[in-house]
Amino acid sequence: MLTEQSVIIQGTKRSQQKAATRETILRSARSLYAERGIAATRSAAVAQAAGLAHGTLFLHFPRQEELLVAVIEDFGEGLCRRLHELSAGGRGLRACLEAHLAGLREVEGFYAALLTEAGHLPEAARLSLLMVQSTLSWHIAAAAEAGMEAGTIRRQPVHLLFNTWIGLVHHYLANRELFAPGALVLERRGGELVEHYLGLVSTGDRIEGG
Amino acid sequence: MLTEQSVIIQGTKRSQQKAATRETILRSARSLYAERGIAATRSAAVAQAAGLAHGTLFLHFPRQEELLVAVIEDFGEGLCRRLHELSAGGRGLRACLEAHLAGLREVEGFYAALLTEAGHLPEAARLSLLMVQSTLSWHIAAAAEAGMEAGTIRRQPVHLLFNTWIGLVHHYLANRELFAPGALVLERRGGELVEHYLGLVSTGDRIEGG
Amino acid sequence: MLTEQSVIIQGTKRSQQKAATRETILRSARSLYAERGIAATRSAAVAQAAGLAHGTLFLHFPRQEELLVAVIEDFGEGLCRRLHELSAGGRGLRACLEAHLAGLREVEGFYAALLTEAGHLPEAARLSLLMVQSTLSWHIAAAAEAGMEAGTIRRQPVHLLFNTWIGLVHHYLANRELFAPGALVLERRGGELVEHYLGLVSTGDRIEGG
Amino acid sequence: MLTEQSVIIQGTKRSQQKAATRETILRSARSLYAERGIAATRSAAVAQAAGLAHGTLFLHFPRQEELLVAVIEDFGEGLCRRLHELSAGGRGLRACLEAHLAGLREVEGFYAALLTEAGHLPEAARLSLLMVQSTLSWHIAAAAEAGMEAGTIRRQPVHLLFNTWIGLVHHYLANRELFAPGALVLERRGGELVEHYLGLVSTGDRIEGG
DNA sequence: TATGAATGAGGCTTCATTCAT
DNA sequence: AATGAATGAAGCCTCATTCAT
Repeated sequence: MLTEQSVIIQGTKRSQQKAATRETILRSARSLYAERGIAATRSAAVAQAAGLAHGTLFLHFPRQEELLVAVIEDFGEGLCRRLHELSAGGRGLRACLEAHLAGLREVEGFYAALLTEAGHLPEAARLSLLMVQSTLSWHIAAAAEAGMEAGTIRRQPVHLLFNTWIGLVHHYLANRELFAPGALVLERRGGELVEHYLGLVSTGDRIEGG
Repeated sequence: MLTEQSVIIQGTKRSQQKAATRETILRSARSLYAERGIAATRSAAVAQAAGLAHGTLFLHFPRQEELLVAVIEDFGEGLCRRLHELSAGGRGLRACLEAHLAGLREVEGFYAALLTEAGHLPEAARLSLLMVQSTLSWHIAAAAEAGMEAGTIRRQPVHLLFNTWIGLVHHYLANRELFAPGALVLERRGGELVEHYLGLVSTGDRIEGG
Repeated sequence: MLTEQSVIIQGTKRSQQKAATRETILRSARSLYAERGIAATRSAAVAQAAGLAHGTLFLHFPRQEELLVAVIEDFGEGLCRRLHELSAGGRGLRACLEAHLAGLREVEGFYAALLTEAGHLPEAARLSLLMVQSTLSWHIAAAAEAGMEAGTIRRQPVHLLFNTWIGLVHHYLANRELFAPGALVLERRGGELVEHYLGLVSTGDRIEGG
Repeated sequence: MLTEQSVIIQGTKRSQQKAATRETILRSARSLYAERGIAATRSAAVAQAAGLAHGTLFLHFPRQEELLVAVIEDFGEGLCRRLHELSAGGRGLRACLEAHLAGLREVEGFYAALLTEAGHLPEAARLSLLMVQSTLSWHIAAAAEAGMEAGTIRRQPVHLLFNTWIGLVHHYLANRELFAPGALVLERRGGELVEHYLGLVSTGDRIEGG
């Protein structure tokens, strides 16, 4: 006979189990997206990678697109939170850029896939990317404006400053096989990118510490 | 009865005809790739756009990939030649950048499609992009080094200088719906990009003319 | 610790509970069958309508067909009983027809679904329909023969008499959206059908009262 | 070398071939619909019955529904034409009824399936049935009114007269396994139905010849 | 060479049924 | 007895490629 408590516990176990399966699916999908590209990833492959029956996928994500959106949102939220955390301490532009690279480093593969395919993906995918970039943009803008006040950053339109950095990073991500064959490009080239970029946007005055 | 000569002539006619059909197919394919994306373009749509039977396509390009490669190579060669032509006159960095944008402007749609999808396309696609970038790189490097000699361009590693520019341009191309909705982004934003970039890489000295 | 008595009580409670659940399922299923058609009704929808977990259904009806058969038999028995009750009082043909329509009126939706889909349903479905029609047939035959004796009904083979009535009623049921859009067709058209049918089978002599 | 004429001939051959395949599909589908019911017929079964690859079906009928509609329209047109032809000669009600049965006899199986499932079929299916019934209705109404003028048919609303006949015939079709096991019910019972129905609607005066 | 009908492997999705809790 | 997550067979449809004409 089930006591109320046991019902609750059992209910909890069930939801936990379901949530765990959902996580497994998300992880498998993200990994396959990173590996083979988003559009080229078959739902059957995701199921197999997750160790589930094909049909089980559709219990959790009735349409393939919903899975993609869930992966992206999951990823976007995580990345934004990470960016906030990482940027929280540092006040300088350098700290921001390094936080950005640190945040991306952990999800390099998937982020690169997203970047590359966003154009042909559902609205939600693009919105999620935009959200990430807005978050980043906010931190960079603040740091850059402070730098301009302080005289360490050359005065210039902030959006161009931002797009130059984003473009540079994305270019390296999109061509990561070229810039760091068989390795993580941000690991290998990140320092170089930060230095170069700071060199470009700084005044000669080396006052800044971040 | 066919004389030897008529065979030759007919053969020639045939080759001409075949070459013409091939061109038609390439043009149609490129246009569709630009419009809908490469992966999303169906062979049947290409045939229809070219005014040919579906099967005829496979007479000229037995595998879909061969068509794609042909389009890309054709495009790459054309663009490189154009970049050479456009860069020939101007010696300064500004001239190089403007030549780059001018060259891209004519093929913006397809180039953007190539950029965004290259990661999941056959080797040839990436090679072709590389070839284009090498060509450009050669011109930019020359101009940049001259500028550094002359003291108008700040001293810095040329490959980073180059990748910064490429990254900036590609970022705008990849997000052209965002930066110039319903319009050609290089037309609308090109000038701004050149000015900003030159501002970044220049010394304060405004000696240069290009 | 369970005493023997408590086991019995609990066992009884359980059976009661089980029977109650079974009733709930039957009611929900019948309602959905009537609403959307039998073949188009999903087992999951029945469970949801009954406020039960999907799996619980299969505890009571291991195969979907068993549920269907149970619904049909339940329905058939109920309808036959009702027809008997309704016919009990009236002795004339008119009373029979009106009792028939009255009996059907209460279950119009499901009866129409059964009619339209019986051909592709298990044997039991057809048998159940037959049973209903036999019941009706018995009453009508009795009334008709009495009418023929009395000279109010034209002499003719009883089975044809009966099938003409059944065919007429079923035709209106099968096309109830056409004959009474958004309403109950027997409510709207029943009177007309009875009058017309009686007109057809009667002699001119208007002696009868029912 | 293809002359213009040969092209035309070849073109003709091709269209003939395509039309022939289409016919094969329609025939196979109609036969399976009649045999197993419309909703229960799988596209793969139709393809197999037609001796074609599964995919070929979708070349001719991109959606399953389009195949169904084509079968129904094909059938409806044929039946209406047949009704017109058959009714053309005879002027009496008897001739009309017999023409109706004759027309149906050839397509009994499919017509019965259509009747039974029309309620859950796409709009087009119901429209097609309506069209057939309208055609029939027109002929019957004309004959019935003439009969009423002539005093051979009892005066009564024509739509009820018509629906009584339709209901009777449909009832026999829907239960053809019951009324004529393993045989064509209209063949076996048609005469009886006509006589009975005429008996019901006629005045006693046996003047009429049709 | 050109045509376009035919092919069939492969993808997504549904849903009755099972099973661990 | 009840739950609901998981299963997997089966259905529909797409599209690159082949082939007879």
